[in-house]
Amino acid sequence: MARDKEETKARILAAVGKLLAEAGFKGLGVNAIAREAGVDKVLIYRYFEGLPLLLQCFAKEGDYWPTVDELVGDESVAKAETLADWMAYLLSRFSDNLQGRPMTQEILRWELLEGNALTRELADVRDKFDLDSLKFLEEKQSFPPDKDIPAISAVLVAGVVYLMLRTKSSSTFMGIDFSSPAGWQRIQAALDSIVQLTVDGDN
Amino acid sequence: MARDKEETKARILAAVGKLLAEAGFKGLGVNAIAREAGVDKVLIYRYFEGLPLLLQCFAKEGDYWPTVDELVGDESVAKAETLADWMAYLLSRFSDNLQGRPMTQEILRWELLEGNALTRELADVRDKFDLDSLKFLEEKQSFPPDKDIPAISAVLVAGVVYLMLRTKSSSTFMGIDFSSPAGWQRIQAALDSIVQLTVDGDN
DNA sequence: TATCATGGTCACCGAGTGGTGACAAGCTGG
DNA sequence: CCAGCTTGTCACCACTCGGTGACCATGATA
Repeated sequence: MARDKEETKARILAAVGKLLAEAGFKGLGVNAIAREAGVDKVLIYRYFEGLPLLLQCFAKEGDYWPTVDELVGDESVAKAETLADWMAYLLSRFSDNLQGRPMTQEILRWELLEGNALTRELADVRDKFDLDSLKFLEEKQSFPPDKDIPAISAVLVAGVVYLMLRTKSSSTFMGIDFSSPAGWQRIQAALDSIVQLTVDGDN
Repeated sequence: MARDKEETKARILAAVGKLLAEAGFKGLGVNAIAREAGVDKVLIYRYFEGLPLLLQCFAKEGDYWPTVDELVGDESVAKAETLADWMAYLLSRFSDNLQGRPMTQEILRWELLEGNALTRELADVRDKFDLDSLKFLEEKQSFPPDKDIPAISAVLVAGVVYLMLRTKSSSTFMGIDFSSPAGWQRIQAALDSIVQLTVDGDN
């Protein structure tokens, strides 16, 4: 072949990404990766010392999570004032962002059913993002002491993630049809009203 | 062996259940099932015509979802009055019920990443349960026209399910520790307040 | 030109998978 | 008693998996 170690390593890493995005983490093995990369699998062992370290290397390379800043974008555009406004805004942006990251979705699926060393590492990154988001919110407006904002956020984020993962394979949930944008708009509206009524209320 | 066809079939089905509950659907193959059942795998083909039909048969046999009635239990005990009360009550019972059904959790995981024929069939049953729950609620009190109760329910149920599945492997989410009951209590409280403020409010 | 590390190819191993054909053990009816 | 059916056992197939050792090809260096 090209006799270029770095390029070969890059091709292997790229193959991991492609397979992960297209076929999911199932069947993500040495053979499949080598086949996809057009490379002999022995090179995987030579350059990465096996699959676990290859995946770890892959995990460190890509950015599978947005930063909070990236999510918020231009703050002046957000025109959010209250804490509820900011939460709704963040949730909405988070949802949109996740929708455009098939690989991240795949990783989320992965985390859900494998206590892998890789997934644990990725989960740490994700956890930091979650906490950053909460910190960002609290800086905007300190949390009301009578409400458990982290718990509320956890439920809503979890809901968004589950719906996202689920509706990829089966398009209906609780009688809502997610094959058309209308379904997601209903969810979006529900999230908005939940956040507004739950976070902004004064009881 | 015992030379009893029905008993053998029962043992095979039982093995499926045991493997599914203990090891998950990964590695749920003909060989593993036969090994677990202490039966030659050829009998699986003879009696069930292969793995897909075996799983389908398994799916039809067990009750992996509670009925709404089962979930509600003795209605007089519930002392729920408003629609919000009923929703919170159902959510709470749903959460508890799901926690005690490892096999159902496994099926939920399965649905999440395999467009299997089996999972699709199971998903139908689940969908019917969801709709039944909504119908039950609507009979208690018709939905306020200005709120999308199904969408709100979808988000909350999805959140519960995701947290349930996720915290089996990694015990922390959004800074909340789910290894102790305290974490779940926070979620429970968050659900209650969300439902009360979102559903019962009058705007 | 001869040496030698580097990058790449190929053949192979053991184990495990889904799937099948041939055959033995046991019961039932004639 | 024997024929025939059912139930169960065993050996085998082709295939894929992760993993390894031996070898070839190239290019730089002495």
